[in-house]
Parts: sequence; C-alpha cells; structure tokens
Amino acid sequence: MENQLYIYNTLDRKKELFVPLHAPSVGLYVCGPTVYGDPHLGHARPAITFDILFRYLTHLGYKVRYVRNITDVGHLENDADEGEDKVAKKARLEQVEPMEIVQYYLNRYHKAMDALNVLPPSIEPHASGHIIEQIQLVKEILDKGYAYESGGSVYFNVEKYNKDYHYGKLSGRNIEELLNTTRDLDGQQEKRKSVDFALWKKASPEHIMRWPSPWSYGFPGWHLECTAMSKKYLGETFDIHGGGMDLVFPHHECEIAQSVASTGHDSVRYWMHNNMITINGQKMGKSLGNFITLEEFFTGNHKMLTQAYNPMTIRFFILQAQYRSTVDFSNEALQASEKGFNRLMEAYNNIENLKVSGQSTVDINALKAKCYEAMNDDLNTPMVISHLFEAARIINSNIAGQTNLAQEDIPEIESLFKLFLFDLLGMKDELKDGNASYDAFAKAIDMLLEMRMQAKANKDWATSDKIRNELTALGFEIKDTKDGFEWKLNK
RNA sequence: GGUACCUUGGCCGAGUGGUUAGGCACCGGUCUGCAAAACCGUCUACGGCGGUUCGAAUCCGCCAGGUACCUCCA
Repeated sequence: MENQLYIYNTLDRKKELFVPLHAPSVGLYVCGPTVYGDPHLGHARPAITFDILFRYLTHLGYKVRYVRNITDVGHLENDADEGEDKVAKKARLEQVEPMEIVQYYLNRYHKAMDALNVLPPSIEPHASGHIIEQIQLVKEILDKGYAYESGGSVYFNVEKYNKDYHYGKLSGRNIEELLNTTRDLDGQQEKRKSVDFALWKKASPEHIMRWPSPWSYGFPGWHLECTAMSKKYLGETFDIHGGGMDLVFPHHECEIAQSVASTGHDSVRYWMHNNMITINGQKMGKSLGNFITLEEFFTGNHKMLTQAYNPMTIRFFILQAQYRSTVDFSNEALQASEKGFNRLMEAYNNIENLKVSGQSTVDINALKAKCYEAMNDDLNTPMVISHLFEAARIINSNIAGQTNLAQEDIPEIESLFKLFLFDLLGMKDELKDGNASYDAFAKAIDMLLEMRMQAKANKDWATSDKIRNELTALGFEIKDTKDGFEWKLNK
C-alpha cells in the first residue's frame, strides 16, 4: 500500500506498478543532448523530469544507476568552402575540431543543468567513446542475420526482423504503412527498403568525424549508441528507459529492434516519455527555429521575453505540469510560476515564526500522505505542488492567528517542505544556498530595517519611507509585520 | 495521406462516473501612518452534437479545431 510507485509505460500506454528487476538496484537510461548547440527550454524538460524520477527512486531506497548519454558523433561536416580561405583551412588549427565544439556545448549544458539544480547522472557516457561497443553490436546484428552490408555501410533489415519479432510495438506503427509513407532520402539507393535504417555509415569525404570499422571508415548509425551504452552499463535487460516523446519513433523503436535482434529479447521494461514544451502551441525545437536557450531565459536577453527568469522559476514552471502533458510557454505563465514559487519560499521561511496554539486544527501527516500519493501516481508533481500550497496556507494562516498548530506540527511542516519541495522536487533558495556571505548580508539589511523601525517609532515617515523606497529600488521587498518587519530580495 | 495524442474558467494547469484541485490575475473585506504581504470571502469551466447511466469534464459515437511523429530533433 505504502509507496507503490506507478509509472506510465509507453509500451502498453497505461500506468503500471514499478517493480525493479533486481531490487534494490534500478537501472535508468535517458537520452541526453546532442551537443552541437546551446541547451534550450526543451532540453530542460527531460532533464528535470528524470531528475525527479532519479531523486524519488533514490528516496524510496533504491540504488539507482542513472545513465544519460552525450551524443557527440553527429554528422558534422566541414563547412562549405567560401573560396577565400582555402589555404587557411589546410592549417589544422584553423579547421573545426569537432571535439572542441562538443566540449564547448557540453560545458554550457552542464552549467545550465547545474543552474536548474539537475543532479548529475551516475554515468554520462559519450557516444564517441563507445565506438568499439557500437561496432561490436553491429557485428552481432549481422551475425544474427538482421543486417546487411551495402557499399561500406551496414543497414538493419527491418522486414526480416518484423517477420520474427514486431517492429512498431512501441510507436504503434506497422511496416506496410511505413513503406508507403517514408520519403526518399540520401543513401536510399544503398538500402533494400526505405524502412531500413543505418547501423554504420561510410563517411563521405566531407565527414570529419570517422572511425575505422570492418566495413569502412565511417560513423555509427543514429540509433546505435543508446543500445550499445545502455547494454554496457545497465545490462541486457534493465528497468527504465526515458526520453522525449519525439524520440518514440524512430529512435526508440530502432533501439528496441537493435536490442532484440542482437540478444533475442527485449532490454527495456518501462519506457517513459516526457511531452514537449510548446511556444504558441507549437513544439519548441531546433528545426523550427522557435526555441529560447536557457541562458536567454536566465538573462532575459530574447525578444520574446519581457524579463529575466531565474533558473528555479523555470524548474518550477516545468514541474507545475505533469511530465506527459505539453506545457505552453508564455511570459504570463512564467510570471505566475515565479510568484507562486516565491509564495512557497516565503511560507517556508516563515516556519520559524509559527506559533503553538493549543489544539491542532490541521493534519500535516495527511498532507504528507497526499504528497506521496501524488508522486506515486506517475510523478504527479503539480498535485504535490498544490499540497505544498495548502501547507503554505496553513503556515500563513497560523501566523495571521487563524489556524491552531500543536508543537509537533511544526517540525512536520518543516520536514514536509524539506522532503518534497527541496529534496524531491529539487527546488532551492538561490539566495541562501551555497552563499557563505549570506549571513553578513542579511544582518546588514536587518540593521537598516531596524533603523527604519526607529524612524517609524518617531513618526519620521520621511526617513522610514526613504529606507523602504531605496531598498525597494534595489530589488528588495519590505513588509511590515505586527512584531517588526520581513524582507526578501526579488532577483 | 498514415499513426498517436490533445481541446478545462482571463492565463497556466490538476482531475478517468457522484465530493473545493492548485497557482497567477480580478473583485470585496480585515490589517496598515501610507504601502506591501498575509488572511477571509466572491466570481468566471469543462470544443460542438448525440448516446450509455439514477448521475459524465470523466465512458461510447459523430463533427469541428489543434499538436506530435512518419526526416536530425528533448
């Protein structure tokens, strides 16, 4: 009964009780970023979604090995020559060094994830570091007869595979329909059927990322890395594979085919997919050119943004929707999230001001149970948040003298926030956390406000308002309370 | 064209048959030197049409609109 986690499995499109294969260990694999561009809001969704899962599974007592890959074997080609600088291009240092680009964007990705308080995964394998494993996997699939070589490239034989197994079990597609709808693409002539997909591709002269293989100097196919690396680090069968919904087909379908073709059985037990972030109702994505990078959110430096948003606002905004729903970006929605989160933080900071007042009129344990219930229901973070707002209302109304709390309620409220808001939802107080000089800073503000209290006592409204107005101009919000004052810094 | 999914009040978003989601915004009240915040209260809903049911936002059908995937994409 207690803490039975149900997760929605894309394989059968319903919520299932999560039972690990080898409790207490849990293997979790999530498709990570392709590091050829700045991370945008869309990248934050799966990172945060599976961060919540990682945190919750860990909290439930599982020992989670969380693997999130880095795709760095993209099809990078030399820039088209501009005519002028062909000589320069011959100098090695003047050429694009793919790993330099990878490193640059990977650093930026990590920085953004850190800002969003996304915990680092247990292993972050690079596709480029697992070429040997990928070549081995191609060999295995060839040996089993589900692939063929053609012109130095190797393709997966989807039709043959589909006779023995089921190609399309995840995405609900069938092969006839695919044969009719797949468009003509490069390399089509090498493939026997349009549905076949590349396991290994021979590099054309412009391709600068290339590795030796039994078939050609080339590079691994698009779907290979996840199959090879999940197998290496999590085993032939593991618990959960996650990623964005846009990866269901073809990427994850092909992963299944590759695993099954090489080992004869399924590798993934639960497939989880987060939905997209939309902008004006449309998917935010690189190909549509309608994305806003995380850095632009943090700085406010984008024409569609009316202000800067701190990373915790972005995180809270994402968590206010269930991960399988689309969430539509707008300044209005983000501002609502910002205010809502501030409300929770203020309530939390007010826990120290709670007053014991006889017979308790609230049931904190029931609230905690509801939070667990929501988490167990396929990570229903918006429900958890709504229960935390209920806790915030309890705190505020106690301070306003309208709700009675018993002594034992107070540590329970505090632990409710610590567990759900901070540990599991991964929110943090950006001003205080990791800020060694916060105490001195806070005392200086307190001192100013005490001077203001003195001025108020003397009915010196000019001085009192001057202090308040100038602090307000600096971004502080000053509140007078019955016993004194409260302040916070709006970032 | 095929497949899957979606359509909740001013905005964002929960909710899978009967009980208030929640946040933001708005309005009224309390408090306040003025404010701010907080508290209390009020108000806007379930795309359309049919059906099942004692009862549907929730199940079924049709219609309308939208999105995603089918091509690298979180």
